[in-house]
Amino acid sequence: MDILELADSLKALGDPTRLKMIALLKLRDFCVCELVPIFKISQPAVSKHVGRLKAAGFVTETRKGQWVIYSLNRSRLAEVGYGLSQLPDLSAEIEELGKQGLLVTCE
Amino acid sequence: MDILELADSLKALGDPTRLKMIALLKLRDFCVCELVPIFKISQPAVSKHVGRLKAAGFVTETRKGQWVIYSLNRSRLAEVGYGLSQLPDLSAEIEELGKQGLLVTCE
DNA sequence: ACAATTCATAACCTTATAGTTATATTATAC
DNA sequence: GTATAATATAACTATAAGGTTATGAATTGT
Repeated sequence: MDILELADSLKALGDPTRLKMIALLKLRDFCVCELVPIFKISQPAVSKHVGRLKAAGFVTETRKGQWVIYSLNRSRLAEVGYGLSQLPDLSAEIEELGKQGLLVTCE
Repeated sequence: MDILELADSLKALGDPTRLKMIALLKLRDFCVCELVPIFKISQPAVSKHVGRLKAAGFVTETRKGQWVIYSLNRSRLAEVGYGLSQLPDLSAEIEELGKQGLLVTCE
């Protein structure tokens, strides 16, 4: 995973409300109307948060009648954890900058 | 690690510039004046980013003469990775909300 | 003492974010 | 078809975030 995508994923997780949603979804699936009283924010606010988690691939939604059920995508979560532990090796990029004389050395 | 602290840590990592700084610091230490030409942003902007990484515990700084050298705190990075893989179990909190009748069930 | 260098802080601007209320959309029930 | 319920979208507001330039503080060297 490249740095841009990883940063975007981490930003999606880097909000207390959304991170708690992820923790909840580890227990079981939730619909929006269940999340509203838990977080004590408006229903549109909940929708926006789960929407962002969905856009980042952390949750999937399935409609069940009038409800929309959100489920955790555990593999995506694991993938981000792995990505964080295996950040890209930037040696080549640094070396390239050095060759172009764009690298300052402070000594 | 509780959710608030973890969310804050992830937010610190959830920016392309800062995440790339972390990746660079895996290779070796860097001073601010080395980072400026790499990121092509102003020196104060670099200072703010490393300051934020330091506040979140991901880097340490040591003054070397007129330079300030930043080093990666690898254990802190590992700690956040672990925290993400072991999110708090919210079963008790959910149960408590249920007892208080604050839990909606959609069925 | 003074000039030069590195870095941090302050003040400011622009955009993104997280919340709100109001409204539209989708599905169920009568 | 109409009413009700759940969700999403739109429009708006306040605050946070990331950038800039200008300036202050710390260190080195003459």
